[in-house]
Amino acid sequence: MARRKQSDLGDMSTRDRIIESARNCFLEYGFQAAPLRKIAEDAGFTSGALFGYFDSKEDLFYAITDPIAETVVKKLDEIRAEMDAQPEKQRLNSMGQVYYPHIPEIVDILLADRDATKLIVTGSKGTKHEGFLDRIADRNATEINKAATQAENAGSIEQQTMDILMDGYVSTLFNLITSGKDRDTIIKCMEAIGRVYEVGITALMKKEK
Amino acid sequence: MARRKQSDLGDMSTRDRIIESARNCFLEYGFQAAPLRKIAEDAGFTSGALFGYFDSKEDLFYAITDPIAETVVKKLDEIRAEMDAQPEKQRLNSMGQVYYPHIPEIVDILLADRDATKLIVTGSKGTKHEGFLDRIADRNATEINKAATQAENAGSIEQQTMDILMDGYVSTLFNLITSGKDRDTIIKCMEAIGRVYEVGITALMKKEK
Amino acid sequence: MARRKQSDLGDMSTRDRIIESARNCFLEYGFQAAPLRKIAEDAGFTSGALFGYFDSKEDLFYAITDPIAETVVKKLDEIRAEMDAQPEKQRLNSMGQVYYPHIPEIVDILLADRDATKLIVTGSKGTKHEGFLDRIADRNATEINKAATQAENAGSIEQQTMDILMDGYVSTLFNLITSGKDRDTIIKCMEAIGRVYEVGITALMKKEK
Amino acid sequence: MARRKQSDLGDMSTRDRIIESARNCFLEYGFQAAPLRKIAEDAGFTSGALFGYFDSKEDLFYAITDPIAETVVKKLDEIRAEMDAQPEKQRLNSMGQVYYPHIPEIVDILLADRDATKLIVTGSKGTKHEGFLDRIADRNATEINKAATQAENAGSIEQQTMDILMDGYVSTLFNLITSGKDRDTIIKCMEAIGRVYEVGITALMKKEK
DNA sequence: AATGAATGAGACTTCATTCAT
DNA sequence: AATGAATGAAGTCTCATTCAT
Repeated sequence: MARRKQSDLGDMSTRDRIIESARNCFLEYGFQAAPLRKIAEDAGFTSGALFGYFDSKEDLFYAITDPIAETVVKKLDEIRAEMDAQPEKQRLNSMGQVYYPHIPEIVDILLADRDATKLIVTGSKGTKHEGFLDRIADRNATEINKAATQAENAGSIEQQTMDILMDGYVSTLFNLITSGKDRDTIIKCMEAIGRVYEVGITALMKKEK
Repeated sequence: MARRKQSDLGDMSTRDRIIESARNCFLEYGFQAAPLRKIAEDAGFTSGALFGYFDSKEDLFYAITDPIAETVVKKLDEIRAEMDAQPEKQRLNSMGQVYYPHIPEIVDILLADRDATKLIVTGSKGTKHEGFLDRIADRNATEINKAATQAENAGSIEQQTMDILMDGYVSTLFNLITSGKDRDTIIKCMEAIGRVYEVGITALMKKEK
Repeated sequence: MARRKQSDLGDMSTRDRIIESARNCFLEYGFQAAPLRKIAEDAGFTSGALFGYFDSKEDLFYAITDPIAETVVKKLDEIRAEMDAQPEKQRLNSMGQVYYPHIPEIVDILLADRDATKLIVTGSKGTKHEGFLDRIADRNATEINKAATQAENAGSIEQQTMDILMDGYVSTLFNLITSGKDRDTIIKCMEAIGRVYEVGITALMKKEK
Repeated sequence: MARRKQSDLGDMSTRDRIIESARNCFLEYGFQAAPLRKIAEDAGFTSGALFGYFDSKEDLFYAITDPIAETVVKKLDEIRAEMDAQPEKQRLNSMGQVYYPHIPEIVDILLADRDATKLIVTGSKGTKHEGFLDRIADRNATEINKAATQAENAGSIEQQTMDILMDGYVSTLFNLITSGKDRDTIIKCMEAIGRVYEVGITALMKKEK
């Protein structure tokens, strides 16, 4: 029953048509290079019309991206809180176990607007979302490093390696979202990768001892 | 003996000074948003001067990025050729074994100009290098899929999963390069991740049987 | 019993509310820079509503300013007529005597809508009222010059000086109106200044002989 | 030998031609309503050309007006300092005597660029010079009021009247400048008016006693 | 080899005004 | 009577690019 194709703008509200057009233009050109006039014209209006609905080009961009960005940040904060609730000494080791089960939730958040996700990751230069993934990665790294200093067997696996693995994990996640694969595939892939990581990391740790 | 700092433009040729300045500006603003005038001024010239050395802004960008882009593409082609030389039936399984040993070479290629690599991955919107990583990923996926259709035991591990794992691997590689870590750390991380992947994938395959 | 404050728009007619809001906006921004939308919104309507009552922004401006402008012009014409009724030879000398007694009337006209007066003087750039004071001054100057050529003792006081004195007088008058002082103070000031002028001019004339 | 008429832009530098054109446009339309494009075109260029010489429309406006504005403010500060050097008790009465002799200097400052003066007074809405005359008047009023509170015979003439007289004096001065009369006439008028004021005020004071 | 002047297209944004409802 | 949507012209400003010197 998915009745509406991407280019079928006929029966949408003006605001929605603008957003739909903006989504496509931002995806194609990125925030900075997407001309407002093209956004307006593709939506079937003149550029002045946009300003009846959005205060600025940036505002329009955020109308698309903020819902996803804010929701995912909130979810990550919750996960971090859950990690912090773990006993300090085992926190480092248990991070993966805490993290992985939340992956489907994160996937669902990002899939709720795949284009928005792609925009945040790929087309946000010149907006407040620029460097979004880097900030997430930084926070993860900080969390991991903090846990590592409090861990019993800190260093049994190189902290940097752990760091990179987590980054790679998150990065792969976003790649998957923007790659266009469907939800089930993404979840399955993430789980498989999760297993690969767990087995691999465990093996790595034993070897280090 | 690395005598020259990044900001020491005094004794470089005009062309090199322009390239050096462009490198920094492109990194800071991205290709589209970097003003030619700023590039010129930071190099100690006026913007007109650039056009004595480069036909256009794009040309200047490619002067920085093409060497890396072309070299890495060539290397990947070689690796692919090596894979194609494997017997069809085992090709799928052996891809990892073929791939991993070349990682240090790829690292060295990318590290030869870390900024250029970063530009290709991060700041190339609006140029022919836009989507560089995606194209590499696509080619990898095609190669894997081709191998899978010819494999004896295709599906012993989900083709898609393999695909994503390879993607994640490449992606992590580029992340590492642009993260600023030094060569030894990068190599070590890649090897560790390689081991994680191998152990994990092997375990996954046994489980599937 | 002045029951209504400036911001109490509740029980006014739509037209009056628009005019009231326009008055404030024109005062704050000037005619050109005052946005019609702000005028409308401050009045509690949308901008389209204005055009049910006024043909254009300019029309709205004139709805506020024309009553004052026209009344004062008419009054000045009457005064001029009264001057012209004086015998030619003494007309120059008697101009002041004719003029001064009318000042309170002029004051009352201008004070009937102090904001409108201010708008005409200060915020009318881009309208037909631009240069209103200059035009009045020009007419005064013409009148004086005409009288001077017919006067017995023309030049007993420099014609230009007389001209400027009259101008200064009018100018001071408008300054007083727009300065916010109350009617009594304004009248008193004008009378005082009138006496200063009379005494001063008389002295000047004696000296010239 | 004044060889150049206002419209003879042929042999001027680009910057000067832009300034000359801007002067005329600002005079005709005021700062806000003067279109940069017209300024540029009247000067014989495209609008982009202006930005090689001025950072913004405002900057261009100030290039014309600041020299006059700053010089006159400085001069008035000097005069105020001279007044402050008077013994407190006679300061109020001596203000006129201190002020009048400086009038020719002020006239010369303003006549150095009559158009700029006109712009500051008449066309500066939307710039930092908006309300220039009001600020000067305020400062004068403050000075007078201060002197009045310290005077021996404060109130022998109504403070407000004195205030208005001074304002009228300054106002007349600027009117004269912008009226187009020549220097000698202006000086002569100001002196005559000065005498009128002195005689008139003295008479007023005697009468009050 | 390099400058500095200038262009011309195009960027975002504002706003008076119209009109169907 | 009033709205709300939309227009279209115009606004300031940026920038890659050209070219005479």
